[in-house]
Amino acid sequence: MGYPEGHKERTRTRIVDAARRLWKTKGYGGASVDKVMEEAGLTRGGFYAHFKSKEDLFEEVLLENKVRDGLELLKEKGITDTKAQMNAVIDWYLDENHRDHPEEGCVLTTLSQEMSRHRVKPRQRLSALVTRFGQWLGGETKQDKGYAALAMMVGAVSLARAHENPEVSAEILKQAKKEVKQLIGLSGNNPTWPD
Amino acid sequence: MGYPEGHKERTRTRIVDAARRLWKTKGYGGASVDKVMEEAGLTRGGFYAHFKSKEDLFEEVLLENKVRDGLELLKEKGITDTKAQMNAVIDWYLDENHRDHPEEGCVLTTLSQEMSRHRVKPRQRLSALVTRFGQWLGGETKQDKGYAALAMMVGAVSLARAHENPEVSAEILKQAKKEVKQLIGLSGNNPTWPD
DNA sequence: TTTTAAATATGACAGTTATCATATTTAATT
DNA sequence: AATTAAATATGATAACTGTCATATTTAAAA
Repeated sequence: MGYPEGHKERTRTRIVDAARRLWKTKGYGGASVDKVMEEAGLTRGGFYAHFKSKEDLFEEVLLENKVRDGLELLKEKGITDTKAQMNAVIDWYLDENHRDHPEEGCVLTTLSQEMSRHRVKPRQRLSALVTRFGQWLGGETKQDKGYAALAMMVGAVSLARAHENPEVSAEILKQAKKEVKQLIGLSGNNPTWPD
Repeated sequence: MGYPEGHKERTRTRIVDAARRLWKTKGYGGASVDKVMEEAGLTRGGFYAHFKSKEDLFEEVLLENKVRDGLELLKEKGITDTKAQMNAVIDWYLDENHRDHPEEGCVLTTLSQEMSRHRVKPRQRLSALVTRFGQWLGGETKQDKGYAALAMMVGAVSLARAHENPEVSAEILKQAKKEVKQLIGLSGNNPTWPD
């Protein structure tokens, strides 16, 4: 009775996706509940029928794991070699397209610096992403370099976004891509990231 | 007549220092003009006698260059060897004390991710810091690794601050310290950062 | 001690924020 | 077509924001 089956579920998903896009671009404080709802094509009224608070929605936003999702696509394309997968992930991560489109990018590059100011729950979500990503990157070498590699990737995208000079910005990404691959023991094969 | 010679200058400096401490800890949006003035021991009234706007003060805050200042101290202590200086800077940067005290730390670790959302002037200030720091780090190797090294340093401190697990946090710093030194061609000598 | 201009404080503004109570809309069921 | 409970919209609140006009305080100069 009332709205069709699964309507609320779909609406909820739309809100989460809208918040993700906005907050990955403008930061958590950069988009209010009103703006998130507008981005989702709704008004502020319904928000609290879906979430207990703004911070509650933030927690859910941080469940996204772009690398996990990307790996699924790579496997479907038949790319099962771990080194090839890493190469693809790094090529995607340290690319100018990723730099220029934070709304579709990794949460670590936009939100990690403000996480220390957030509540426990959201921090736990982001910490889980860091741990899994870092361990995956370091898994091959067995030399404890995964977090160092991840740090270089996150730092490079952050600095490349911040820098006003396009040439320096590109240079930052270029250096990082080369050195990260070197670090975790990859040579020069270049499979493509799936779309 | 009125207040003593140089009073306003000193007050202005106090405001800039207060803003720096707060914004390096809570981000630019995390502390209002009121809070900045309170941190400086004043009230909001006098603010606009010192600065045209909040963003104007932000620009001035970003003039700080911890590495330049630190190098001055190192030189005074007679440490003139570039490799020794780099070792000292890296040891200070990737330390748990730096991680735990952003208010006294490098602006890149707290503010770089939000710079793309700011006006041109503040971005130029931060860009200048990135360029100089990166070039200095890469200057020795002549192999274009300076930005990669800086990216790892900034990323590592950001992720170490974000992570809820103290052991993982420490591991991130440890790995990065080792790999950054490796990257720019430093062995294991450890001079100390001056206070 | 009085005067005075410079420096800071008080009070107020319009706009935004997270949140919620209440009203309205929706379409499956009757 | 009428009913109805679920889903969304409207309107409002108190707190906070950047900014500024006006009032008050300061201590050097008279």
